[in-house]
Amino acid sequence: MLDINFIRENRELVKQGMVNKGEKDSAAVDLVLAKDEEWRKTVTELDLARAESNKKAKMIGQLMGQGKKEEAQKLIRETGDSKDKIKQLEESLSVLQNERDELLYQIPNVPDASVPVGRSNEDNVVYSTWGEPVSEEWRLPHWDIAAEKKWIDFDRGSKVTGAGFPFYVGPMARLQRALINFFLNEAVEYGYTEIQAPYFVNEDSARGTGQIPDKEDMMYTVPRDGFFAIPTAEVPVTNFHRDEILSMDDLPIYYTAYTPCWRREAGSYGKEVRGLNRLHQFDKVELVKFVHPDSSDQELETLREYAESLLQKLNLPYRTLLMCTGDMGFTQTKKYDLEVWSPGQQRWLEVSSCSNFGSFQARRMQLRFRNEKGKTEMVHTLNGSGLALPRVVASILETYQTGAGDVVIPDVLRPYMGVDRI
RNA sequence: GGAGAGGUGCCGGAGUGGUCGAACGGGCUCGCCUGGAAAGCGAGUGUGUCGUGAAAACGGCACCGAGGGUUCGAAUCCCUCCCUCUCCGCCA
Repeated sequence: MLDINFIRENRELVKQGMVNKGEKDSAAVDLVLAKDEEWRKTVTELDLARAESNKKAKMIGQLMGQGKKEEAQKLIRETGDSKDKIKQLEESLSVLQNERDELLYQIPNVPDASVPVGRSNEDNVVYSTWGEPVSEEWRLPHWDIAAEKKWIDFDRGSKVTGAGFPFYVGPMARLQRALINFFLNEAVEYGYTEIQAPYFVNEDSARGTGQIPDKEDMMYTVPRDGFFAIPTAEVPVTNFHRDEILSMDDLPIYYTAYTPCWRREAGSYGKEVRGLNRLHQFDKVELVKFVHPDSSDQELETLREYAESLLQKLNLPYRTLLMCTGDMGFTQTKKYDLEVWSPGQQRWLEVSSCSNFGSFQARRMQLRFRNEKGKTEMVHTLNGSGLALPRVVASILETYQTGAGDVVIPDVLRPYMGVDRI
């Protein structure tokens, strides 16, 4: 969430950002400020009432100590009114606070000035492209290759769990493992600290990174225990430092984590979900950064460059999109998507999303650091995929297939696969 | 899952209804001392929020695992939940 003081001082900027992000209207901004005004008034009133009641209680204590029971009794009798008043004020304050926070949660992060204004994915800017997308007629989509070789078993996945939960068999299981190891090793070599995270999180964590209340429906739940299956490692890893005050020397902190990810993906259909294009369970290596506010812009660029370097090493053509305001999401200030070329489908597939959240997540999480002046300040958080597996697998199968039906293993994966073709 | 013991500041550890934001010790910071250091001595050392202020700062309120409750008054009493430790059970 945004800082209410920031909203107060930048009312128009926040409103404009909201409109640019495609919200129906920006009324929440005015409403939240009005509500906050009321809230602060009530806080002052309540604090005054409490101060008075504290004073009386202290006095009673003193009188009791001195054995002046009668005088104490007299004072006690006087406290009834202020007690009621305090109770009333507390109740209205808690109502006001809830209303204010609910509004505050509806206000998205303000897009960075460098983000193109636009409505939908059609307004995203192609930031760069790498490699030559191949497009020969004979190339099969990955689901045909996988079916032919019995590498991916969607039907048995449906039987055992449901649609979107495939089995990977033989060389394909090995390829998954190879990619995970490759991605983790690269990240660690770059300077990320490898971390193994829980696959379920509690409600506070889901709120901390913004899945709640915005994107609750995307997650699988474990109601009996109040857990959420993680939709991305971003959730547990970013919450790792929730409610902490870091030292400035700690920053920047880089983490990488491999986890499965679970997403309900309600409402998906057709070619969008064919094969490995969109699954309910998939594997991903995630990158998370905690940085000083002054450097988050630069950190986003190096994050993107790092993610791009993985596709370059795999020798997979890709393009990088700078997402426009309307397509970038609620919590981000700026976001790049990396899309790998799928020659069997003749389309681009998103394999990484690199985002800067500014202090938006940190504020929800109360994640701070002690700055140059010794004061606490919100850190900036960023994350990106490095990378998500299924579409990379799809692109590898389609890009590296030979006319003879085999698939050549990319050079960098051979040490992990033990063979040079499958 | 069952039985028991606990959760207090950066750490250890007091505090079982009143003047406790919290003794004492350690750590850390600053100062004195020193050629320099150690030891010693002195001072300081939480977070959030509201208000005043340009700021430094000052004042109020809240916070002793979380949330409720009792009371004029709660770290201290009661209830619920979470977590940690010990033993038993179960288990990869």
